[in-house]
Amino acid sequence: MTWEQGLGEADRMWRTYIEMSKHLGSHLQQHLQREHALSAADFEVLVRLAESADRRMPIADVAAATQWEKSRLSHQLTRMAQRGLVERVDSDDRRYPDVQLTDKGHEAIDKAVPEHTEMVHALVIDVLGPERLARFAEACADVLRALDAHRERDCSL
Amino acid sequence: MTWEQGLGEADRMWRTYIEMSKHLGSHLQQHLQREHALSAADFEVLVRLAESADRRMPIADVAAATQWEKSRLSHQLTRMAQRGLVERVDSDDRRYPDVQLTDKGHEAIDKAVPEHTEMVHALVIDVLGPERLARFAEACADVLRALDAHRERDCSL
DNA sequence: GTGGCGTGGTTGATACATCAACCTGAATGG
DNA sequence: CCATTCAGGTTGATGTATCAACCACGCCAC
Repeated sequence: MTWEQGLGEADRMWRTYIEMSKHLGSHLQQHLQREHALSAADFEVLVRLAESADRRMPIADVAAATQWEKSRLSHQLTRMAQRGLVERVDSDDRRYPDVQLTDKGHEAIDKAVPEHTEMVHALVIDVLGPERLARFAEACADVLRALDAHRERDCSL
Repeated sequence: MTWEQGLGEADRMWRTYIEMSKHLGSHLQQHLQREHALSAADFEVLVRLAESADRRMPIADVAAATQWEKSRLSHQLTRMAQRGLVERVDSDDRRYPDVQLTDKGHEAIDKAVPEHTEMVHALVIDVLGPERLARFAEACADVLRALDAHRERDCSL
């Protein structure tokens, strides 16, 4: 058992990130759930649909936008349809139905987004200020690139 | 529908963070699952137990260390016990059993931790370098403080 | 046309997260 | 002593995530 003795500066900083990430995520999630009865998953789907032209898009497009597996999205849409937030509608190609945002869904997301945005500003953007936020985002982007490179290596094996 | 038109610099940076956070998390998680057949939840519990004196601690201590709800931990321990990673053992107070790391559990975490640590270094710590990592962690700490302040306000209402 | 493809979608099974309801047994006070 | 209390644990129900297996329809070859 040697690994946990060597918890250096860097590892403590890593743990700080993990803590922040978990707490921030669950805080935002709980707010959505309590105030708007929306899960994070609901929110993601609704945002994409609300951003689309006529509040309707092919399921595959939602999958691409959210980067979710088709199965996950299908289950999620089923639950959201049960609650009347969206509905599946046929498109010209019968294999690939579209998802349509219902009025109820539109109302929900229209109420939730401003508060969510406000909270993100209060908790992160305003806290860091423009300079530090920019450096923070750069760091995130670099990590993302490292991840992609890593993923590429794994796939090409 | 006005909110999504105002996606400024700051909001794009926020989305960068969200992306990074999601991808990094799922990458680490998938590695644990594929290579070591451990979920992130398993990993967290096992790490705490392995760090403890005789690989055994009161359930409440695990709950405190992980900051999980008692119910979540109880379910998790049940599943881990079924797989032989841990076992519940009676303590002097019959109300509050301890959790004991099994040999199998110890072996699993001892194999998983080094690789996990290595990956964190490769993907984050080495990518940013000491300077940027320090500033990154400071930013995380500041957000954490803002979160705590926010939480306090909410509770004291 | 008719019979394989292949892609995108659905379904089922299992693991995980969260909430509420409940149980248990030590401690306390009468 | 016995009854009450109550913190810590368990259980059940529901929602969510992931994997594997399956289905369905348009496409293409023949």
